[in-house]
Amino acid sequence: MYDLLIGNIKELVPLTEDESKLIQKSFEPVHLKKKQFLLQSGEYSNHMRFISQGCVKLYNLDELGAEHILQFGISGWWINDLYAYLTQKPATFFIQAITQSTVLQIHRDRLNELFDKIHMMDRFFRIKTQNGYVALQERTINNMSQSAEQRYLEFIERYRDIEQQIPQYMLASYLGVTPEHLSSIRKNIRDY
Amino acid sequence: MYDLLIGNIKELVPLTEDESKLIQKSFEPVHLKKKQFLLQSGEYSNHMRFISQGCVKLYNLDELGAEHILQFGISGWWINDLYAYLTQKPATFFIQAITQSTVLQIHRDRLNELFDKIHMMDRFFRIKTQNGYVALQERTINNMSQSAEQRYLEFIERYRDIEQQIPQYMLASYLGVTPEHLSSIRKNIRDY
DNA sequence: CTATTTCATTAAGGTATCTTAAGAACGCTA
DNA sequence: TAGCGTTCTTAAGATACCTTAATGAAATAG
Repeated sequence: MYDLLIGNIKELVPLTEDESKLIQKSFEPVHLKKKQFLLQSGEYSNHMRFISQGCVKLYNLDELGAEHILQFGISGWWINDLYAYLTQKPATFFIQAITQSTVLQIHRDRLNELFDKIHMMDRFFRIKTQNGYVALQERTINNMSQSAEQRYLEFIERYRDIEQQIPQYMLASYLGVTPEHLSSIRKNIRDY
Repeated sequence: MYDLLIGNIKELVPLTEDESKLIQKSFEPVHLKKKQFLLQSGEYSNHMRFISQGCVKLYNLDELGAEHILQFGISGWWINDLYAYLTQKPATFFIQAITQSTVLQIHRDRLNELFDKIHMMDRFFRIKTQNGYVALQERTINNMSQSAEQRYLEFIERYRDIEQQIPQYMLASYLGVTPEHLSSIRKNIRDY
């Protein structure tokens, strides 16, 4: 269970055997049933979270109560309400399991200890966040310059593994369209 | 000129006098006239860039040649085609001065040297990128859940200093609407 | 195995935003 | 100060996407 985590870190930075063990000891596993919450709006997000197994969603609710999915997370991804984590303010997002999932999480205090003890942990999260930033930038550009149909086609090509774990209306929410509209987009594609 | 840069870093992490000097020596100033390019699509982005004075825009062109502004940068902000910088692939974005500007830039090789010499530089860019990520996430959510009018109102409230340095059609591009539509939004607001 | 909930589809009418085109205001520069 | 490029506005018609509502299919619970 921890191999995926340590492997994920070692992909980007070198770690000694001792460091790996120290990191491993700092994370605790959390098991989630389908639809169970890892974080709810209003709660404090005191952990960084790595998805070991399963599929979760990060979303918020607007004034009208409509759900907007900001991110999906599957095995090997990090997920959090980063703003709430960093500022220690109440979360504005929900993190909920879409399928039964296992998450490895580390408390902020433990992680900050790691940052001080292991220079490479600062670097790992720097690089990881940079990569996340770049991906989000690309999504922003795509949202600005592409039609819903183009965004849909790009998503299913790029994230086929995610598409297969989630219902279609959640994908619609992520893409920023109504389920009805996504359905009609798919119909158009079928009809060439 | 360098005070703003060093101050910007020291806001987030501590630096010794020696470290500050080393950092300062690693950056070089670039002066830009209005409309001059700091980076063009197809070029390599080998520098991290800090805006010391003025106002610049980061944008790309879609297949139809339409311009989409991803980010503005003013005095005290960092700006880059981060994907191109990190992957060392040709840039897909342009960075262009909106007003006469001064930029302090550091070559990737120098910056990587700093990362190895100064642990706090890794931390600084980790935190900086985390903050940028959070801001971009919020923008993404806003784009998904708010009308163009709401996004406009939020922008001018939050970034009054930027709004005053840029023409309205660039703000329209940033907000993801046509200049005509932004104009009509402003008219509606005027008429209450 | 049936009942119930969840999810996907279809269609009609409505709204936000775009496209195109034209003209007006502004600010440089000759 | 005249002229020219840049920016902003207005308006009409087009389009993408939404809302609502109803139906059917699939998954899940009892």
